[in-house]
Amino acid sequence: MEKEVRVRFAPSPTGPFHIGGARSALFNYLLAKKSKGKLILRIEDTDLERSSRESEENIKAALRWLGLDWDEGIDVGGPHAPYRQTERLELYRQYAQQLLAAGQAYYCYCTDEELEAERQSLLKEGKMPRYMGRCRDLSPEQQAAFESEGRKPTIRFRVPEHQEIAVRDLVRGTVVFDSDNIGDFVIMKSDGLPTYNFAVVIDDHAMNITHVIRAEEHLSNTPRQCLIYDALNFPQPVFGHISLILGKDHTKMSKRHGATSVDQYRRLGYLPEAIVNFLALLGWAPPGEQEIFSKDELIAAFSMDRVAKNPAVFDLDKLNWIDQHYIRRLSVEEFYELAKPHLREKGYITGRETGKELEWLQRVTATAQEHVAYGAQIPAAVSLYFEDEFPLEDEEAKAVLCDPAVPAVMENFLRELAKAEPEDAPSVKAVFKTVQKATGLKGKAVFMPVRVALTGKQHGPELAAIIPLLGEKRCRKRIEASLAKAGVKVNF
RNA sequence: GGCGCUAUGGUCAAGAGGCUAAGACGUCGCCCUCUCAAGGCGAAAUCAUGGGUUCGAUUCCCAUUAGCGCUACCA
Repeated sequence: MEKEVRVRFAPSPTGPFHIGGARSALFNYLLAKKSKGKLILRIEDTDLERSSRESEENIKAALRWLGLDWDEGIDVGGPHAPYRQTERLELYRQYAQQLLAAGQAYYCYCTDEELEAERQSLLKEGKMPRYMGRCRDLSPEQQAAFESEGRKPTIRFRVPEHQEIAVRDLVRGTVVFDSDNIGDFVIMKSDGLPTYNFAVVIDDHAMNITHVIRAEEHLSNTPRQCLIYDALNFPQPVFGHISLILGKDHTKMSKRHGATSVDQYRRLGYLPEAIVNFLALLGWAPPGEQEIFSKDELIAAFSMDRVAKNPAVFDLDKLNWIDQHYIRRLSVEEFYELAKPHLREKGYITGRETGKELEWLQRVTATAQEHVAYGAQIPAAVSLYFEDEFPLEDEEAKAVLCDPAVPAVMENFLRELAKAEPEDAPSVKAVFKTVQKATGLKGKAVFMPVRVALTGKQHGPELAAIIPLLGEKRCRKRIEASLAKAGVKVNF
């Protein structure tokens, strides 16, 4: 029987959930689903200083929002619980003791100052700063002496000399390291908590992880982990180190590149399907030319051997394009739900509208659906329906209203408008036809003044769409006000 | 500094010894159109450099360069 594929996503809850983390989670998710395996969510919270429950909640909320659910782990439980590293300390201690007993690890009593001094002197000699093994062969008497000074030891792993360490990597092939470049590293901190490199091995083994798919920044740490697998006689999983996501300036994505956390994109009104689609295409290429993928299509098409080795720059333009695509697929109601928080923030709505009012709001927002890339752009796209007071955009706009034909256009337009009270685009067009006939003017000479008078701007959505939504009354008021602003006198 | 990873248009990228070097985003142009978008059509734009290997290299090897990562009692 084929061994079940078991992958994990193991974030540290130390801040906002980064878009890069989301991609790691996504690739793990896709691999799990593709191979009908399991995805485990484990929380690596051994850094007490930086970890927080709030951040853990953030991660879970973001994963759920993206639709990346997990089979075992935090919240959902499973046969290998608990899934939070700070709740598994006994396990790490046992294995640390085992290594200690076997002489594969030892207590180190060096202080920060001593280590720093060693580092500096090595640096001065032009050598690589690494732990030189000062406490490697301490006698029991020496240990006792340090203990009586009140020093709290760490436990270091005894790195074997002259050993070649080969990491089997699904995306990079086999990468070889030399153990001589690795100093004896800490596996248990003086506060009794394990370090990342230690805990990750213990847990991945305990949880029967078969594939470790994670960001490339961990590749250089992997030989350390391999050493621990070997020392403990654990079989090694297959690794897959996916490249980093870079900002526009080709450095690692950070705050100054704009939004970097999943939550920021959620708040900006991006759709989770779009983020997933975009992230999948960042560092993975489908065999064909398809760009838009539903989650099921991604699962069907995904494979690790089409994961790119090179880092990818986060392209906001493309995300916007993809998001726009998904936005267009929304129903009127769904799109209105997306718009709601943004409209409320602008003070355009209370969010509690019902009946006719709600219907009108839905029609208004629907006009923006083809034109926005994400939710936060909606208010600007519909502001003209909410703001009756507006300035004339510029001198050019004003000039449009000062054309000698304008009074006649407006008189005719308002008369026909009152007569027809158009409810839809065709009837508005009929109104314009009549006005054109009556004034003997071409389309543009009629449309432009009306547009400027109605919105203050020379650009905007189709007038045939705007006018029925504004209604005859508001149209009249706006036209009168705009003409006054331009200093044009008309007697209606 | 050491070790490691990476290198095709502005960006995501296909390619896996011989191709007019796909496709997408973006950009530009044209069409549509009251305008702006959207949409349709089209265009410009790429194999980092230097050595090998080979009849032939974007593709394989080696150097250089550049970017990134690791080198923590962070993950």
